[in-house]
Amino acid sequence: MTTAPDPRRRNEKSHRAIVTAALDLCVERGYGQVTMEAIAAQAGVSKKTIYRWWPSKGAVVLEGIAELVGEVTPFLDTGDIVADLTTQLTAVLDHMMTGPRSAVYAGVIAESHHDRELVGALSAMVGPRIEAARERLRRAREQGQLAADADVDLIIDLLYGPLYYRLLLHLEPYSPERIRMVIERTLAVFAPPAE
Amino acid sequence: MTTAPDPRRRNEKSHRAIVTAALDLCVERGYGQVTMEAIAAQAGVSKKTIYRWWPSKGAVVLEGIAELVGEVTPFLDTGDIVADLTTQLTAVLDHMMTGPRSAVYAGVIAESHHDRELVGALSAMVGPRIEAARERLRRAREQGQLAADADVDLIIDLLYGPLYYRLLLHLEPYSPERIRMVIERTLAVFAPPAE
DNA sequence: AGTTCAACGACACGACACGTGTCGTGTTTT
DNA sequence: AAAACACGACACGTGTCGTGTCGTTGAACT
Repeated sequence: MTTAPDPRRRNEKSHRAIVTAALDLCVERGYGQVTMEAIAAQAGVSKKTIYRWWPSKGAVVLEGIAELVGEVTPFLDTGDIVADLTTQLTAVLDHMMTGPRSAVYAGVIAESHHDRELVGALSAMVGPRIEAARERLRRAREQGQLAADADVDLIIDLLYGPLYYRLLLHLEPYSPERIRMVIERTLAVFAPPAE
Repeated sequence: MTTAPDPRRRNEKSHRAIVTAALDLCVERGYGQVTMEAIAAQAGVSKKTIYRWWPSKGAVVLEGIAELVGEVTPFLDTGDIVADLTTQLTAVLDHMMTGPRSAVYAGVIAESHHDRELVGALSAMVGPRIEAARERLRRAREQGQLAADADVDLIIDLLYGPLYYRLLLHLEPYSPERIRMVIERTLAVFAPPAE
């Protein structure tokens, strides 16, 4: 039962340095090779300081990820569900599944299967985004852009599933054209009946 | 450059004990908490013996997984593509994504993002199965059960993507009814044009 | 402006798992 | 019968873990 530290007295400079160092090291040598010692060294910080504020390595990296995720475009509502999904999924693809950062994101998801605490943190991050997608799709359904009986959760699985599947099984990520095709094809199944 | 050991002289009893112990420990405490020391202890075997035959912890567990995977029904061809896909995907779901074993499989996929060797081993396991699915779908297309321009690879992504997505992101796995719905809906997109 | 007090960096510690090496024993091949 | 080799037991050095101690520093209250 270590008493909780006082957030007001937290050194923001160290805070930033730690998160940045963690992310940089992940990109540089891969998540699995990153150690707390290395993060502390690179950030010019004592290990003790890291453990004071985060429970595990995964938690540190997750905070970095959360910032990256924050850059992802929030769900738009231009009235055109296909266009909005394309915008969103393309952004997700660009920010999380392409380039060196993809390894970082994949690494955290991976680590969550070893680290019980990370499961919660990850869910807290992913959950609201799924909810946002659900929301947006429901609205589209109400506006008649999808069939009245369209299964919103199923649509989400069909759209996001392949993205994560390819990321986590080391398959080539989708190109922007391909992601458009997935959206187009998937939504076609749930299109409203032609009159 | 350690010289390769002679497989003919391998102690099959130890071999079995090691793989079994590795799998049991994975189920019991989760992949991340399993150590080579623990496997050796539980199997009643020297660490040296494990390292003689496997390069890493992941490789040991992977052999166990490969056995479990071997139990999965190979792709049938009854002439009905929907029925065959249902059989196959349900088997995959049952064997790999449900019950305590799911954590083992997820753990190995996870670890592959930390362990370069595991990527190859995993690909060697998954690759042929993807190829089999591709093969089967191509045949269905030739037989007119799918549209002539159906994108076989895309179909595979749409079918397997959601399964892995839910497994790896800690979401509830599909029920058999739900997996049937995925198949039905996905194939509907690529149905041959009505005449 | 002065006092207080917790966060900080530096450093040391024991515990544990890693991968390797050595050695004597027992079994299998030749 | 002899040689070759896998085996279990055990020890080693290394690296990382998470924690503990201690003196210093700097922000928050009086």
